[in-house]
Amino acid sequence: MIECNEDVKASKATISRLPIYLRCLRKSLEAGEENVSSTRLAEILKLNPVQVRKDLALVSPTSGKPKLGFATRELIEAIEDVLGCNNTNDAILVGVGGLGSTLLAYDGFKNYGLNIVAAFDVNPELAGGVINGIKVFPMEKLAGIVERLNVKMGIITVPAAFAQDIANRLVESGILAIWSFAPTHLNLPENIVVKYEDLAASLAVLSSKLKNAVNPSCT
Amino acid sequence: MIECNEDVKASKATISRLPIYLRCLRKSLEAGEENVSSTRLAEILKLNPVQVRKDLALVSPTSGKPKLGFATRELIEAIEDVLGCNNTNDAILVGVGGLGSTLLAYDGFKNYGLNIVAAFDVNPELAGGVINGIKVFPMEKLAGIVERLNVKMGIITVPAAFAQDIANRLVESGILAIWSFAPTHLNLPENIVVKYEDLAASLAVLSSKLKNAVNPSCT
DNA sequence: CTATTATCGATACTTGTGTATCGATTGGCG
DNA sequence: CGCCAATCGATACACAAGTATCGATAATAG
Repeated sequence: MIECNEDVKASKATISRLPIYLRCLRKSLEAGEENVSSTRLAEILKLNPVQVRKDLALVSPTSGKPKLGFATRELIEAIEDVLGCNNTNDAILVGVGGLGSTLLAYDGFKNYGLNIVAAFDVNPELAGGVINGIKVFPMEKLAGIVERLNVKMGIITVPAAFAQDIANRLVESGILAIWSFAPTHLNLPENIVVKYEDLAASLAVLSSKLKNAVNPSCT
Repeated sequence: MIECNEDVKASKATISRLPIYLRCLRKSLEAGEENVSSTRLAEILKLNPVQVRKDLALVSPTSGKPKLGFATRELIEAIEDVLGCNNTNDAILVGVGGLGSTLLAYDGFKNYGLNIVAAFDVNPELAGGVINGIKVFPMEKLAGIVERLNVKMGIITVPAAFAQDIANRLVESGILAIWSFAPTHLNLPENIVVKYEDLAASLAVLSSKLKNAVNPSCT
């Protein structure tokens, strides 16, 4: 069912940088740069050149050429391949509130291999609606649609209080990976993979950086 | 101007876990648990108990008691203190689109010390509006308001194409920390701290986890 | 055609983060 | 009143991630 083009074993840190490289490379290509060096990429993204080179070496099938760097086009395809291979692509979203609608309306996910195929909400008034081409269904249809479309990834954008309940229903329906935007911890079976999008955590890190920048004595 | 209650030197990883502990502790307290052990916390959050203990040891003024653990109330205050101390609190937001409005409408940030005091948008139709008690101003007012209110943190929720321009204006106005939700890299002076909220990166990590769960051979 | 130099990949090293283990402490139970 | 068990803090260890250095390579300029 699931095929994998390459046996890429990249660290979590590397993987989270790939989309960043990808964006930058696409820009470079548009600007007509047929080749790009790790040094150059690092300069733009304010990263360590060695780190960039190591990351690229992991995903690039062909090695970079001295003095020139990597072929931009080839590198883009290589990263897309890895991200595409990683992706089990289709996802459903539960909770068509402010955040949910925003995510549905955002077209950028396609560039990274995510495809939201259906949305759900408890509010029956929302059901039947269409956002950005994605239909909104009542919760009752969840299990059926997940099974029929063989979707493995669920996105949770409901208030924290309902997140656990929704997560349970997703798991029951056969979902294997959950991307949760609800600020709460979910209690789930071992085999389910979860990624929390924790804005509070991000904020804490930023605040602490700011503090250190403004008032370094406090470190 | 900026005071710091404690000389807490916690790693980035630890700091990003503090809000998670905080949420969990508040729940525990509501449930009437006056004391909580690191073992218990770890169990709930599926973390390593030693890791939790180390994190707590960094922020807690009083040491935990054997057999009992930490005083829930005290611990909550301690974490709030650290996060509060770190926070330079006030922020402005630029880009009152889907995501921007969602963030404005979200009350949860207050629990972590963030206070959005004003919003801005290029669209003059939005200017003059009020979302969740926060006024929306036209871009022209940016510099004046930032200076007058002495705001140091800016949140960018505009499309990627405009993000760099907005970031420049924020910096010119005196902003020191930028929390960017635009999927693009920003080119900024050394002294400005930036945190990217990169959904694509999160997604990549989740996808790769899912892939490994479904098809471990591919590792 | 040769010298120069930007870039690569490989190796070794450093730092950060997470984990395992230990003896010490103290509340609860027999 | 003394034992047991849970928990703590500290130390030491292990692994992940980032960084520095070096020789090799190939495009370019003279």
